[in-house]
Amino acid sequence: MDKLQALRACQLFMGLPEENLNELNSIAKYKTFKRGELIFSDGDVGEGFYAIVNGRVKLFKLGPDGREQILHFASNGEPFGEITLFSDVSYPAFARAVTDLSVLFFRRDDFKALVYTDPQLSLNMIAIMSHHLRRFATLVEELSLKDVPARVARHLLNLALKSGCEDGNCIEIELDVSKTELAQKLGTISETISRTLGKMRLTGVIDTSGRKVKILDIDMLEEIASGLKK
Amino acid sequence: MDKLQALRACQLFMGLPEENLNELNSIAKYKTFKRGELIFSDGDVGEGFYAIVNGRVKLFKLGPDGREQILHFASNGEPFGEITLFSDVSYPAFARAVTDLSVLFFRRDDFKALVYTDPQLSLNMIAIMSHHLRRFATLVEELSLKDVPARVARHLLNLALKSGCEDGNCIEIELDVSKTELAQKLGTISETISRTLGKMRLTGVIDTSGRKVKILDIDMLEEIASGLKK
DNA sequence: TCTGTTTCTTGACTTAAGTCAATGCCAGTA
DNA sequence: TACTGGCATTGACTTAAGTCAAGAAACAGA
Repeated sequence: MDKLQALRACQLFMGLPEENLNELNSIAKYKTFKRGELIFSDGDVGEGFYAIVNGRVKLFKLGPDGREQILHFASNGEPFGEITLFSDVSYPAFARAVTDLSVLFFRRDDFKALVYTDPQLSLNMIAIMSHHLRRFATLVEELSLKDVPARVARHLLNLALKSGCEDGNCIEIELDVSKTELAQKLGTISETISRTLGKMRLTGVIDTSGRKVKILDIDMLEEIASGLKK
Repeated sequence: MDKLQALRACQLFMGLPEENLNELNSIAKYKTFKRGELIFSDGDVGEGFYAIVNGRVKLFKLGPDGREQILHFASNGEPFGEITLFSDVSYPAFARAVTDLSVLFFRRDDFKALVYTDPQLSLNMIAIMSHHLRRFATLVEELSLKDVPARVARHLLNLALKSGCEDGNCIEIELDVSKTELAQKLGTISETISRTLGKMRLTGVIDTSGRKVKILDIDMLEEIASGLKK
């Protein structure tokens, strides 16, 4: 396991001078988690933050009834828990490894010392946080102002944009997570996702088989996503 | 109007060296808006960001049906629209002056040049963004996982903590916004707020008159907020 | 390939919260 | 003082989406 190489693969450490990478290398602790393992809990006092070497982490909130709302799936190269560095010290959500996972861990004080001296590092941090803020603002908008069909439609359109594969005049996509997890991302439950996709299939907007979705009528999907049509 | 003095009152510019404050002073443009005026719209390409000298700004999302979800009320000394600096260039929400308003405006390029050279400034920016991230994570949690009574109860408890005034064994608070705006903050509508407060009054948890709320049974309120009781 | 778990789908039912509409209540101002 | 317009309250009704339950399908481990 080459920590230095892993460091280079993180957006957070992009463009840093070699000496600072070495410095980071010396303070980073390599850790692994098993699939399903809880990494930290909402409200836990954090010792530091993590950067993913390999695997996927689910960041989520837990409701009083046990329902989960997924805030983010973090994957290779992404940091998580970095918010403990600068405001408060408690983690703002739960984090669970959804695959076998290897990470680099940085103790808060070790890392902060470095941020104070490396302007590029703070700028990278700002860029990452900006990104999260934007996603959160969108998530709030969807949860509060859009109905489930609109959220599902928007998700499909996003996937199509990111990894859709044209096939004639329709677009093939593959869901990146289970239906249950999709529901937890979109603030609903799996039954409702089933029904929503079912209705879309019935009206000829999409076709589905397993995790594959074929978008047949992208204009209609766009209308559903924007809340004009249902 | 002393711009330099206004700059000193912003968290964002706390602890900056005098010369950088002067630099900021020279790039800041003083602007005013009338109560009710729209400052920017969701998706607008932004030229820069604002810091409030005096007044209050509502940052919000708009649903397809015209419903509003308030993301944040920004007030004296707070920056807003700063996200356009680092990710993308479009504003992520609408901004409207809710009082007569005076602000300092910073053009993106002018300001960014300064961020690159002043580490304290980036750290301040990170602190502010961390704060927003944390609030957003909580907002997502409430919208997705808590019912309206729980959200209202939590809001009352927060107010009590921030500006509550003990009176015997009950706590007096004053709502900081109209019921309609409160509804828009909590992701619901004013009728539902009315009914929720009404029921709390009926069960003896609170007493209300106008914008004043008296918390009579804080333990019960805490239970409602955590979703254990309804 | 079998088998047991987990995930998905579908149906019937319930419920929280939104819509619509009528009315009351102030606050500002003319 | 009366009038106006915005805000708040209340009631009757509707509806989107959650709950519960049963069965089907998919997947992973042996």
